[in-house]
Amino acid sequence: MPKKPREITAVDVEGEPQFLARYDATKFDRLSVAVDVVLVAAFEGDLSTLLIRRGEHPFLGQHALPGGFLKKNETLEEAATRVLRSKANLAGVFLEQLYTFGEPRRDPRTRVISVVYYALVDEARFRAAATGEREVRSGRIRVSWEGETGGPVRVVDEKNRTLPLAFDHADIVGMAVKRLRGKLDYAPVGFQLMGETFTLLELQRVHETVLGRTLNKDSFRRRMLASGQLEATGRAQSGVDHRPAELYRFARPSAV
Amino acid sequence: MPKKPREITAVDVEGEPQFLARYDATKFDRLSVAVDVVLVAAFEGDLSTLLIRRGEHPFLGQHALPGGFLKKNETLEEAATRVLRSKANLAGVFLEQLYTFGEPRRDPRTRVISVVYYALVDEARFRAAATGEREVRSGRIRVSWEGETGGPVRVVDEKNRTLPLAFDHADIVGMAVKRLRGKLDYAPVGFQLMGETFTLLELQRVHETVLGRTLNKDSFRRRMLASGQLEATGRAQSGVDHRPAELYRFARPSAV
DNA sequence: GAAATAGTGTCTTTAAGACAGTATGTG
DNA sequence: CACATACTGTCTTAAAGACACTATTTC
Repeated sequence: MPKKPREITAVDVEGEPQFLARYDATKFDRLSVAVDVVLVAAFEGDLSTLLIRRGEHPFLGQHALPGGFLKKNETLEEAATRVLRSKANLAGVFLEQLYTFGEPRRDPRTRVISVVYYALVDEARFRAAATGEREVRSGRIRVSWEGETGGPVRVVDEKNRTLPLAFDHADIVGMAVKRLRGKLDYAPVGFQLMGETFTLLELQRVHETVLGRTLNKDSFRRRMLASGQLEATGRAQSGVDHRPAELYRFARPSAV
Repeated sequence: MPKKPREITAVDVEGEPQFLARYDATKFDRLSVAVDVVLVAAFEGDLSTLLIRRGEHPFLGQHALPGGFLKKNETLEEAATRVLRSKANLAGVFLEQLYTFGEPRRDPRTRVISVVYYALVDEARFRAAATGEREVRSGRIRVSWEGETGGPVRVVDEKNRTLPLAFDHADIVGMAVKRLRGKLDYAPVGFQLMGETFTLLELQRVHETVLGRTLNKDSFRRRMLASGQLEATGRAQSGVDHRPAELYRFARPSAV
């Protein structure tokens, strides 16, 4: 359905500064924009994520991802950083945009668009974050699908009881797992889940936890060493009752 | 910074329906949310995208991606579909969310969050879409980086003149190219860029256009045939001055 | 039959998996 | 010295690249 050519109006001969001064931002629908964060760690064979027990309606008493409403003058990433700092007391962690969720009825209060980020931390930082406030807790992610199929996931507490998730947050965590699995193959994302130094077997266990399947030790070893992303520290494990393994660290390619 | 346990207030004993009835949506900042679409096709060795010449401030006369503001009761994907239909007269095309852009100053009018989708079509549908309205035109994408590095791209017209892009749309198109390159390896996304039937060499040329590099013919052929995503039609090309190639179609795995 | 691309067969190269065997810590 | 895991070397298998050769159409 082709439109007629626009007619020349007063607006066309007006300059851009004049136009902007006249602009009325209320002429289109305005909505609430939230930024939520899926904070993920991998340890003890499980992926874990940080949840906040809701003290308010809606979904009172259920668990939700840490999040907050976007403020007028902050970027999306700044909002995600602010959420991590205020809800999990974390700073300087790997953070990347995941997806934007916008079903009209996903929040029963009002229309809320949620831009979701995911963040990756090692076990120590995750545990420190999860033991802060009373409402904050750690949930273990149970994935019922394989590979990069995708779909919602279940989250359980330390006694394996299902934690009901508020809003569409089960879908969101599921998408974070899917993304993480997909990235692991070609991006050095696994290192974000490790502490400062680690052995090759520890790195392999984390990869296996993320992927939800076992990996071949020989080829994992070869692949990692050939990738050039690992740097031997020259130091070795201690306190293990077998031959100690060499400790490696992530070789940063100069930039962060 | 641990918080004190919440005190029991009137809100806690109130039921969820009562809470929702009392809820005041204006207590957080509300913003404009736009949905933009990067419509991509691959032909004549170039990736092309659909642009709209802006007839209004800001960026009057420059070119922008087709887009529109999200309406109160439509999903993000519905908005993208609406944009494609109204600006490009297209329906039923492959559509997927790309990324959400939210720099505070990306739109000089007011704070606008843009949820961007990308859509893939074959040459015929693209050309039909690009010759509709006068303001609509096709731009050829010039990528100056390799692989999945990413970054903004340049877009030129049919006479190879640079088309200046409005807002942060050069970054957005760049991200669409990056995503497309990444997906090509493991998702049957290349078929979206083909017509109903096609030869293996035509498919290879499209892959090469997307990736920006040449591919090995033998191994491309083997890989495609082994993937199980191709279905021989039994028919062959006609009107070519050499041995005609077999025509294939995309084998749908039952569902769309 | 010349030109041009389609399609086949096979050799080489490279990466992954399998597995045997040696190395080196702790108890 | 027993045990457990680290690490090394080599064989097999599968996929990708290279390349020679045959097939089939139009002009």
